[in-house]
Amino acid sequence: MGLTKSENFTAQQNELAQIAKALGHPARVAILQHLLKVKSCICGAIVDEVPLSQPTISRHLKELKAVGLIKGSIEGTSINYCIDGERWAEVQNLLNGLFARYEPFEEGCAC
Amino acid sequence: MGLTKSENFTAQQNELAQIAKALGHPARVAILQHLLKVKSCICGAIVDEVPLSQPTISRHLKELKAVGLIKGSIEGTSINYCIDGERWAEVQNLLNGLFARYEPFEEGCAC
DNA sequence: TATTTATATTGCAATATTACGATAATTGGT
DNA sequence: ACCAATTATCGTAATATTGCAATATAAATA
Repeated sequence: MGLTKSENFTAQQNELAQIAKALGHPARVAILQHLLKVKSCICGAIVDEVPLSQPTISRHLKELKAVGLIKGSIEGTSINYCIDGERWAEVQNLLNGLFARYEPFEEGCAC
Repeated sequence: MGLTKSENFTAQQNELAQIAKALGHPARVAILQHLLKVKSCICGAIVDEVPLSQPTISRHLKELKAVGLIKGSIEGTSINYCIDGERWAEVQNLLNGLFARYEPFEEGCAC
């Protein structure tokens, strides 16, 4: 089927999953890491950094934009990309909210 | 093509992506949240909690096991599932390592 | 207006994912 | 050995994702 039954889950579960999905490709991780490293808006030098074709990079950028992790603004004939700091913190909190909830239990575990 | 060119990326980028991918489905998020909530090994009551068929749940559990986030041990005719605490912390650090790297830059951003 | 540069979109092919019914495998109990 | 309970696997169908070539779009410049 390939069709996720998202209507069965909460909005939070769906959002978390959607964000994780966006992070779920090494090219998109690489793009984010690059944006973090250069610490500035970059004018589309991503194609030179990530070993994929320009159309493919463009697609990945679109997906990262769709979940709000990055934003881009037109700068002449090229485009400035950068991390969306506000959304970035939001997502960090969302993920941390999941991971911080874990507590080991005293009785031990057979697993 | 549908075939990720993972050979083009670093081991860390691929691992991060793989973990994120495992988190990238609401059913798997729901399963993890349930395991966090009950704070104990559960004997496969997941099928009653998550509105999907038993075979589908089984597949999702398999994927979560594959990236090490959960583990299961046979308990009679059923199976105990729980979060793998060690791996959980590891993944938390990996994700936080990505998100903590962000610093807003002074010059501002046209985006 | 034509040209160059940079990015997005389209179209297509191949692989991956999701879901479920049917069935198998495993264990415990009778 | 047989049966019930629980989980895993198989088979199949439908949709999603990935990647690139070709093309379109948009902006600056000659």
